Amino acid sequence: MPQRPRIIFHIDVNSAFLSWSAVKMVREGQSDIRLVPSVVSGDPSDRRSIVTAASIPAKKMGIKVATPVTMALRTCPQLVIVRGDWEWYKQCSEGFIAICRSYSPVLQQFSIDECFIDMSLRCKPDDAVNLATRLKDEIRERLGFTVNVGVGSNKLLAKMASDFEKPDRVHTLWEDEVQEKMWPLPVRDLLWVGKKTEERLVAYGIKTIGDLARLGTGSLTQLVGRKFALQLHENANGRDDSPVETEVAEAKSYSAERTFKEDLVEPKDIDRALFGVACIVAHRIRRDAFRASAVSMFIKYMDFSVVQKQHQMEQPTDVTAVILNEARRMLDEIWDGVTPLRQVGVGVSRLTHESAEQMSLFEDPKMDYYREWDRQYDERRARAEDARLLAYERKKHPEGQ
DNA sequence: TCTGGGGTCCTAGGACCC
DNA sequence: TCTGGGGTCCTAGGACCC
Repeated sequence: MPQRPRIIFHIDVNSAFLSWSAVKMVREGQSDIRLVPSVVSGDPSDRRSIVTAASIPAKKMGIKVATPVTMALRTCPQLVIVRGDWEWYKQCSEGFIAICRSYSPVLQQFSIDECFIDMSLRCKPDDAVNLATRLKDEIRERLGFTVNVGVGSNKLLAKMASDFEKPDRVHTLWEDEVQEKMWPLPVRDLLWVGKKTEERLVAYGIKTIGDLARLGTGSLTQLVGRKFALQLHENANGRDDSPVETEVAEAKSYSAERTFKEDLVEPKDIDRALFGVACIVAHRIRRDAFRASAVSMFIKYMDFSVVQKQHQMEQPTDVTAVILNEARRMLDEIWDGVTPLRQVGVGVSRLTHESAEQMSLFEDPKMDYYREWDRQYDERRARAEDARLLAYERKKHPEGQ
């Protein structure tokens, strides 16, 4: 019996945050920011804000995601800047995922604005483009924003295809189209080839994905290591047998970081930031019923170099004070106390769902106090969250009670 | 112009054990 | 006393993704 061909769609929202803000603004009677140079970003008066999403006209002027807003404004003084609206983005994301899921339940959400669906049991290769077009049009008509759909025989090809010409397009990249459509592209366009790998490959004379595909894995191993070399070689040849994962993987780590408006050197300012990020991380693991056995601490200097330290604890914890104390201790070890810092961060990993912490014979007598403090903190946050959601809903349905 | 925040995975070296 | 190889764990750092 011949094997059924795999048919995978990759659906990618065009300039997601920007499109989503545009939909909302258009509904409120404002002009469509998708048609002019515009970006979504953090506070534009903060010189460290960067572009989170850019409209196609903005991209045409050379404004890319992650460029500093100050720089984008220099490139384009009439640039329209809007602030992000996470509640709204979450709703848009859920709406588009739900429509995709109605085409196939074998769905893997890849990020807030991208997903894969396995259509192998839902259509034949000949109908794939029609179905993909219907999906794209349905999202546009019902939700007001456009997507690209990439159609291919595996996830890699579908994802590469969705990145072809934008917006509002369907592209195919079947295995027999790899040479024609993928090999001429610059090697940087291949998934997993970032800036550093590109530099290494280009220095070796590998400029296109085709060059990479034809290179033996031996030489490639010299350049990028064995495991990565094998993967790149497969991918450059259009091969990828990874399945569409429908299970949502549990988090393996949590972290929070804070970049200062100006580099800081004053220990009490830095400690305040450290306290803030430790609260956030600890709150998140409690919210998700985790305990962490490892705490990590990282700092970033003015030159962007990062130093980090990690420590395994004897017992898993979700107590803010314990995490904060570990972080403070490690900060003392890695920071000289005089070099200005750009950023501090705290992370936790080695997560378990252990319900009860084993009581240590030598448990800190203050532990009950710490836990009570956390409980009150979580309660305050939950109240603040509820109030925010309520205000949001009221704004959405002002005629409501 | 001067670069956010939140993740995952891989590698390499050292410690330690058999 | 010196030598080896393999396995595992831990840590630091670096690459990539959105």
